[in-house]
Amino acid sequence: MTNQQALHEWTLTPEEAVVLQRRLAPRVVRQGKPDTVTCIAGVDIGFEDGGETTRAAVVMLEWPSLTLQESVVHREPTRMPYIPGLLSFREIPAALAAFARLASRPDLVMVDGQGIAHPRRLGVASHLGLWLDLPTLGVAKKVLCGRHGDVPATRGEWTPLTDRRRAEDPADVETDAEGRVVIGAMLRSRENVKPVIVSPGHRLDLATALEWTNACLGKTKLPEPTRLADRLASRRGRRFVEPNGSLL
DNA sequence: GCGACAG
DNA sequence: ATCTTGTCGC
Repeated sequence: MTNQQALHEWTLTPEEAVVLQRRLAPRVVRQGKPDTVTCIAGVDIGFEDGGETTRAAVVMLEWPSLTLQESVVHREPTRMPYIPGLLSFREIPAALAAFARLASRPDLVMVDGQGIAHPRRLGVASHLGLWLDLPTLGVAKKVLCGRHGDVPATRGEWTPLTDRRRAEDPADVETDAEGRVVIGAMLRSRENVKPVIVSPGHRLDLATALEWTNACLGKTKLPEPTRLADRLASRRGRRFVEPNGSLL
């Protein structure tokens, strides 16, 4: 099955998906910060059966204890192939289904993937935030687009990820000294380990996204919300401990 | 035209 | 993302 055919099954052609992203991107709010944070959610998607099945996981952590309050795993047939730049169309349907099963709503959502650090400023984190109407931020392990200089070696420090493209909405765009658009940050979440890419998803700015990511860092590279969602989404989450003490 | 390319 | 064991390092 070609990418073209798969997208048709989702009622969208690649071209239409791009048009939709261009239309939605201007709605993304890249400023502000969530208020009274009591619960932070982590989201990630995994696959089974060689990709036939999509597995979405959402974990709810209490702030500031970072204690697991609730978790949901949702499975459904995979309908879309992975196409760089169109990841959200492949993962969001399952993510939304998982969110629909949550007992409560989080105040902030951390997504495994890019926020506005995307060719059209609408990575999966931004897209999901727009859909859920919640503050979101993206924590990715690899760069999709943009450039950056050397990353500081000290945990918690970062260097900007920039892109020269024109701004969809010049009004709320952050730029560096050279006037290039700042779309995210290469954050050293752990010393001697490759940095993670943090970017605003929706309803918060880069500084706030970095603050919360740093605040959720434990002993590993990935912040707790994303790390736990990762374990639940991928089948290696065998050692995942539920709030009630049971295993998954 | 030739790479690059989240998960 | 996923297929996969042991192994090097803090």
